[in-house]
Amino acid sequence: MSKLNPRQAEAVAYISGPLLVLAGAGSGKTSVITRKIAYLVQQCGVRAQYICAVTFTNKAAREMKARVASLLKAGEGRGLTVSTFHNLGLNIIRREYVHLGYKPGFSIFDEGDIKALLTDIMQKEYQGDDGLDEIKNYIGNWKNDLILPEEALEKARTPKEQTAAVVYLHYQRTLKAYNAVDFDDLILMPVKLFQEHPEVLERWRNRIRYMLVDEYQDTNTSQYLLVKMLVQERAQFTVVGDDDQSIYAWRGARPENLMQLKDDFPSLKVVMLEQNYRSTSRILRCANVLIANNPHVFEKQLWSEMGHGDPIRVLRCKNEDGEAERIALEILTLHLKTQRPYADFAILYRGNHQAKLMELKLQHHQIPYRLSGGTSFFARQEVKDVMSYLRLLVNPDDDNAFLRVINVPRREIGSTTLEKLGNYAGSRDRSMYAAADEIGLGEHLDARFTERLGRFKRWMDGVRQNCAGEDPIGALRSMVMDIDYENWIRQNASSDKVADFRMGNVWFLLDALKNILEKDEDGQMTIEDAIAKLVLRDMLERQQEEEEGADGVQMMTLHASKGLEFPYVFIMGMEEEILPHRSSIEADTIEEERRLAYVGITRARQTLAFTYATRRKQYGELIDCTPSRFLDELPPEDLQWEGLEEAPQEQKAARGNDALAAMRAMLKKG
DNA sequence: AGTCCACTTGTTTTT
DNA sequence: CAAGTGGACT
Repeated sequence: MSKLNPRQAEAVAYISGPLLVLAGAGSGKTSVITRKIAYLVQQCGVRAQYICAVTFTNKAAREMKARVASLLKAGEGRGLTVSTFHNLGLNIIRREYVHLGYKPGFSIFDEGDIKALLTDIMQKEYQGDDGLDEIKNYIGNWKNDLILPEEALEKARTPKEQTAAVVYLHYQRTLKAYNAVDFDDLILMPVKLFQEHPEVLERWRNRIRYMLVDEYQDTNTSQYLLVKMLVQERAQFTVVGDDDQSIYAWRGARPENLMQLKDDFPSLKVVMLEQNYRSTSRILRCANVLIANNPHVFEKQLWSEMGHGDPIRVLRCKNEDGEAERIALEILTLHLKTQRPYADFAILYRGNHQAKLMELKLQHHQIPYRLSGGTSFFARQEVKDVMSYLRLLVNPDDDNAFLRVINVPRREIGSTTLEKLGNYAGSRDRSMYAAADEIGLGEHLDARFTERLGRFKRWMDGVRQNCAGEDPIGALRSMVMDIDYENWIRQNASSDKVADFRMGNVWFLLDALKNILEKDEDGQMTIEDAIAKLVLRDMLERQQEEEEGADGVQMMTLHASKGLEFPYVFIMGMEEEILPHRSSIEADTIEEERRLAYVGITRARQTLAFTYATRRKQYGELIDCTPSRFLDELPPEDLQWEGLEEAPQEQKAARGNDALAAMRAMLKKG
C-alpha cells in the first residue's frame, strides 16, 4: 500500500468538521476517499453502515467499492454505501414511495421514454413537436433547480417558457399516472420528500452519519441540496472536487457549489492536493499554463516528480484524412517500437463524429480498438422491447410500456382498438392494462377485439405469477420463448448475423438481471428493484467490462475520458470551431472548452500529441481551418511542431527558435 | 404497412 | 456531404 503525502494524510485524518478537498488531476483523490473510509471504520470506530460515499458514475462507484474492500478486513465493510447520486435517490424513493403517492414497482423512464412521452404530450397539446429538445431542456433545468410545474407556470415569462411549463405540468402528471419517474426525479423527489417530512429526513440522517462526495464540481442544485439536507448541522462530510475539471455545466452542473460550501458551512476546512502522480512535469506545465487563462477562486499549481518527459508534439496534417492516417501510423510505430499494448494508447476528440474516419483508418491498418460511447445498449430496439415487457410486468400502470409491447410481436391489435382502449381507460381513470379486460369495454369495442386484449392480459398476468415463484429469471426466459421473440427478430432483421446479435442482447439483458439478483448481499432485492437498477445501467457495464478486456486502442470523447489515464494520448481536431467548439465560441463559454482541453491533457502519463488539419471537409465544402487558440496558450518551449514543411515557402523561411510565434501567427492567417 | 424521396441538420450526455 | 426524418405515395 502506497504512503500518503502530508496533504493527503491531512485530508484523510480530518474528521472534526466539514472538509473540502481540492484535488488536481491525478493527485490521488480516489485514494483519499477510499483511505478515509477505511480510516473512519478502523481508527474512528464509525461503523461502515453509517458511511455513505457518492459518485456520479457506476464505474467510479465500482472502483471505489473495490478499493475500499481491499483496505478493509472481511466484514468491516458490511452495510457501507458506495453509490451514484441516482442510486442513492432510488434507494430513498424505494423505501419512501408511499409518502410520494407512488406504488411499488414504479418505472424509471430513460432518455428515450422521456422523449417519446414529451412528443406525445406536445402532439396532443400543440399538434406538433417543434422545439422538443428545447422544452426538454427547460424541464430538465427546472427539475435540477427544484422548481415544480406549478412554480414554473407562475415564473414563465416568455411564450417559450410558458409552453414548456404547460408541457411540464402534463408531463409530470402523466408520469405520476404511469407510476413512473425520470432520472431527475430520483434526486428531486427525495429532496422534496425531506422538505415535507422532517421525520423521514431524520431517519435518513440517522442512517447516514458521514458522507463523502466525489467529483463535487459536477453537482447540480438538487444534488447539492440532497447532500446538504442529509449532513445538515452535524456537517460530517468530505467533498472532493476540482473546479478545473468542471465540464458538465451545460448539463446543469454548478461548479459554484464548491464556493457555496464556504458560505453554507463557515467552519469548512479546505485542503489542496497539488502533487500529481500521473504525468511528466512537461505535460503538467502545459496543463497549468493553459488553465491559468481561466479565472480561479482557488489557485493551485500541479507538480510532479515523474521527470521531464518528452516534448509535446503538435502534428499538422493537410486534411481530416491525413490526420486520422497520421495518428494510426504513429500508434502503429510506437506500438512496434515500445512493445506496449494497444490499450496504452488513447485517441481523444471533441465530438463523436470525429471517431468515424479514425475508426476506418485503424481498421485499415489492422489496429484493434475499443470505442466507448456511441449508440447506447439501451437505445437498441430489442433491448427496449424486452425492457418494456419487464416494466409492464412489475408496473401495470406503465402505459408507455404497454403500448410498446402490445403489438410486439403482432397480436392484431390495431391503432383504432388502442385508441378506444385509451379513451375508455382515461374515462375510468385506469391504466390501459387495467382496463384491458373490464366488462365495460365491450360497449366500445367489438368482441373480437376485447377477446384479443383479454387474452394478452391473462397471459401477462400468468407471466407475473410465474415471476413471483422460485425462478423468476427462468420465468422471463420462458416469456421470451412464449412470444417467439426470436422469430420476430429474424423476420425484421436484415441478416441472420444481425438477428443473432440482437437475440444475444436479449439474453445478455436477462443475464444481467440474474446477476443483479444473485450478487445482492442481503437478499432483499426484489425483481422490481433489480429492473430499476438495470435502467440505471449498473451491472450491465460490469458485465460488458468482464467480457471485453481485449487489447485495443481506446477511442472516446474528451468528456468520456475524465477520470481515466493513459501512457500515450492523442488529442485530435485541435482547431478553432472544434475545440473550442463553434457553439461555445458563439455562446462565449470558452472557459469550459479550455477545461475540456485541460482534462484531455491531464489524461496523459508520459506522451502527449495534438493533431490538427489545415483544411477539412465540412457540410460538403472544403474549409480552411485555424489551429486552436489553446495551442497558442501552451508554453512554446514544450511544444514540437511537426508537418510544417508542407507549409508555403515564406513560412518555411521563418522557421527558427524565436520565430516560432511569428510562424504560428502566419499559419493562422492561412 | 412499407418504401421512397425530399428535406433538414449537423456538441459534449456520468444517470 | 451524409444520415436521419417526415410526408406522400403505393
